[in-house]
Amino acid sequence: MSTGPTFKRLPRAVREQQMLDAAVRVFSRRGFHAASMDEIAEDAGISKPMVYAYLGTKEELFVACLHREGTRMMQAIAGAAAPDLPADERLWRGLRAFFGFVGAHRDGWAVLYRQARGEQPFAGELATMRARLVEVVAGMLDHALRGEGREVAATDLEVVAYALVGATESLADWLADHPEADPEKTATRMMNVAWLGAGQLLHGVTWRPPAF
Amino acid sequence: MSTGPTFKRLPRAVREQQMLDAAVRVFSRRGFHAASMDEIAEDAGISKPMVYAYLGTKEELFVACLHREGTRMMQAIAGAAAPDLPADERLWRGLRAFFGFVGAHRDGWAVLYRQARGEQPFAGELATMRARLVEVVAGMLDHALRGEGREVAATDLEVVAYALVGATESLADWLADHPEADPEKTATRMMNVAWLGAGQLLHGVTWRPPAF
DNA sequence: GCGTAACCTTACGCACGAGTAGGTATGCTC
DNA sequence: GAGCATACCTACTCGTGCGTAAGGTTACGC
Repeated sequence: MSTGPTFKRLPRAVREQQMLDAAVRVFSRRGFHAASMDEIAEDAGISKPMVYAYLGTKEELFVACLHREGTRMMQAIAGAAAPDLPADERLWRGLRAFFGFVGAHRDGWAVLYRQARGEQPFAGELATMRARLVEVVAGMLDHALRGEGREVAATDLEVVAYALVGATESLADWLADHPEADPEKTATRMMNVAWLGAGQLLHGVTWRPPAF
Repeated sequence: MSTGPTFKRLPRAVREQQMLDAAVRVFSRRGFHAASMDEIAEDAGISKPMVYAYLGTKEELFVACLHREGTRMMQAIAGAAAPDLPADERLWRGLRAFFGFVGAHRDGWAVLYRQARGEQPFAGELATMRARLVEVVAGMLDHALRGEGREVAATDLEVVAYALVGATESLADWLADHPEADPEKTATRMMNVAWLGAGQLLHGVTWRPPAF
């Protein structure tokens, strides 16, 4: 056979990656429940029992996708936002890396966040990742605040960080739905909202509800 | 039968509300797929065919829940944020109404947002509601900007509004997960982030990426 | 008191898709 | 080139849960 049409035997590690690629594609376009293992297998160019043999049940497969995509994303962010930079520089680089990642892996983002958020077994998994991110952002805020000689209750920091992360995720959704949009520009916009808002808080400016 | 224990025949309108109540409860604690029509029927104290007769298929039932809860929420917000108030007052009242609503209907919120976001058939429905909200927020920003004699591209406004709405939803999630948290205080925190950040933008202060 | 229309039930059909049993081919080692 | 492990397949089982057919029962008009 002259050009051996590639659908020969492959080592396990390679097939596993192909399967994960297919799974991410299918999960993101169908949703967890509507996706069938048959379709994933077909998309990966393999038969169903192989998927079970390598990646386990449907839930385990989904978690595997979640982990791979999540780890890639975290690495992209961590690699960009070195901890010894000043706060605004760090935030900016982190945001840019994040939106760059989402822009480049729109379907990965879809499977990672939109699906996992609602489904009971995965919501916890996701919450853990988000919590790590919130922790980092809160740490940055705290660091910057102490640099200004100010101090704020941990809960307040956490909630503000939570809002910032939420806004960022929301813009990521927006980005995923607008293929023509520019990740870099989106990051700049987010930076504006985050840094100016947070910056005011850092300088002790706060808004208070009107007395009555 | 001395005290006829209430589980007699009831007019359609009443039963429909009972069913919707039950559906919201079950959907929110199980998720859309894991929820079974049998369980919803049982929870409503009725048999399954009645649910089908009144509210239609499972998807239609879910959409009905979505609509009822969504409408209630929109009315709560619209009723609080009168359009003739100044922008910050309006934003504050809207936020307070929103977080108050979420605090009072934590399971309704769960069914409304967390579930619908991921599931393909409902994501569109939800996106429509969110779009309306974004439109309103963007309108407020635009109004305030023009009051300052400034003008900003529609896309920029939309994206900022999107971020604000995302941050708010995120805090609502946080609130739903923290039963001891105070809606009013959460609203204040959100107002801080939103108003101070947006306020800066209104005054023409922007952040720019470092040149290199 | 009797029809009729709405309310409500039990009991089932049926499709779909997760997961598996058991068998075949291929390459690698000695 | 015998043996063995690993890659890979076709073809099934079987539970689950949506949606329904066909039949009871209560209220209300006349």
